[in-house]
Amino acid sequence: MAAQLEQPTDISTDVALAVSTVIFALRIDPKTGLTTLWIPLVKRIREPHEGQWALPGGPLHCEESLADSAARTLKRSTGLTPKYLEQLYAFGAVDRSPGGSRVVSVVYWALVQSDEAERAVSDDNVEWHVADDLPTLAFDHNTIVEYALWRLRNKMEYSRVAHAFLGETFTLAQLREVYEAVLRKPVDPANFRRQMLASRAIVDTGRRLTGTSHRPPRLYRYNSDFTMADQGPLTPTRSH
Amino acid sequence: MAAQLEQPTDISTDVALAVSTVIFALRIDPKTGLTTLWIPLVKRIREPHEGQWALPGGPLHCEESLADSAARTLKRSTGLTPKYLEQLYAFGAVDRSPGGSRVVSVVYWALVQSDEAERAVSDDNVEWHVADDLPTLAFDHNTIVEYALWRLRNKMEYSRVAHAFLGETFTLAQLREVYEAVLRKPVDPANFRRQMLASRAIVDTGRRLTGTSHRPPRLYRYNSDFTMADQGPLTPTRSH
DNA sequence: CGCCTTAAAGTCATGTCAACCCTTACCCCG
DNA sequence: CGGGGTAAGGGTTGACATGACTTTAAGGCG
Repeated sequence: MAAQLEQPTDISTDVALAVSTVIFALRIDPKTGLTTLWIPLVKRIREPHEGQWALPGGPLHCEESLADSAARTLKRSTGLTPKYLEQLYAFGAVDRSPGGSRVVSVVYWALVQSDEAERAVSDDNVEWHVADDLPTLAFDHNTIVEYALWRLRNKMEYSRVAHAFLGETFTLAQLREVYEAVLRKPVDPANFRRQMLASRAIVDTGRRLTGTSHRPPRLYRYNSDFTMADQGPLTPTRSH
Repeated sequence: MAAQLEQPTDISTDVALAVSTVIFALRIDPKTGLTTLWIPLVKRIREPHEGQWALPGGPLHCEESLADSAARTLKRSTGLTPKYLEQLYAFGAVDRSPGGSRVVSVVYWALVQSDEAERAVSDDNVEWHVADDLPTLAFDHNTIVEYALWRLRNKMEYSRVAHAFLGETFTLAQLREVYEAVLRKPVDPANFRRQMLASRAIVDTGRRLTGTSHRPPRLYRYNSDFTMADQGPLTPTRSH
């Protein structure tokens, strides 16, 4: 027999089976000398895991897509509006939520800009934490964070994820700082410049950042007609 | 307020919201001169999309994990037992299933060996199709296939996915054939050998494949203490 | 035994990339 | 107004990866 694929008739929710979206939001703080990754956590105000910290999350509504749900939930619980949102993974172990209820969580991964982060959290139940040094979280959220960080660090080089952390325009030094925070190691400025320009991911605006106590760096912006897709492992850079 | 994260109380399935798993299974056929990728499709026997071809799939049961559900569903609808199973993506657009029902599908991506494939399909409603040339499928399954193939081809080089297609031991020529089928282009045997051996992903068994009409090739097997994780962009190959 | 086929190993040119040099530009401060 | 500090931004080198090609090994078969 063929599959009874996606037919609501025979899946009449015999037991509670819920779908929720969970958001792993990232922010970079350029203030502290060592740039580090920060993520917002929410304190649970009811069972299960009352009082423990958890990633922002909430139930999926019927009239919204997964991505919409993630954006809405993040906004509601932390006030943040992500600039970048991407699906990470669906977690669906049977026992990941205690108490016999079954929850499948689709985890999204969001990036927010530093300035945005300032005006967001105003609640005692929301707090920023350093991504690499978290307390024990509710549910399987520690596992989720671990996986998210691993993916982030592996994906860095062939995506423009880093750009989402910054504003419309930025200097190469700022962009490089983001890379260094994510990769947790210094990056050579000269080589970094070459790579970024060669990849055509960014474009010179012609303007410069003034007001510094040194030579004013150029301001760049994202290349609008540049998608991650043509950034495969084989970049045919036949530029001449 | 903090998120009402994953609490079954306030998500009491107001409207039908179901979770299903969908499997994109792949097989390589070494018979035909040009090795090609084949995937099993299932003909739908009821609405919606009755009579159309679709990827194998079915509702998630409450007492099974997502991966278990995918494996079980594939087995039930096609008879196949995958050697490799990995989550691909969760599809959750509001209108992806017609008729007002809301279905979130977690798509898994499975690889099966050629010999296994033989004894599987025995049903008129199950058929193997060439992955790059499919009919119009039910739901958004064409989109799913497109995405799956894109991911497969991009992931090839830094994962051992290809190995799953083959048996316990294999020759380099066999392994290369798999790569060529996936990448759709010829691969230089000599360079391929060098890469594979340098990556330490495979190990020489010491034995050779006899019975050929030419020089007997060495038999290799997977390197058990080799995970994709240490294959990151920074491979510290300080071997001396 | 010679011929065919394919495996397996070696050679060489080219490209890529990190590490490190350097010069240049600009602001600040005296 | 001129010197010093700082970072931009470009150049060079050497290690290493990669691609194209050549050479040798090993077996089957007529």
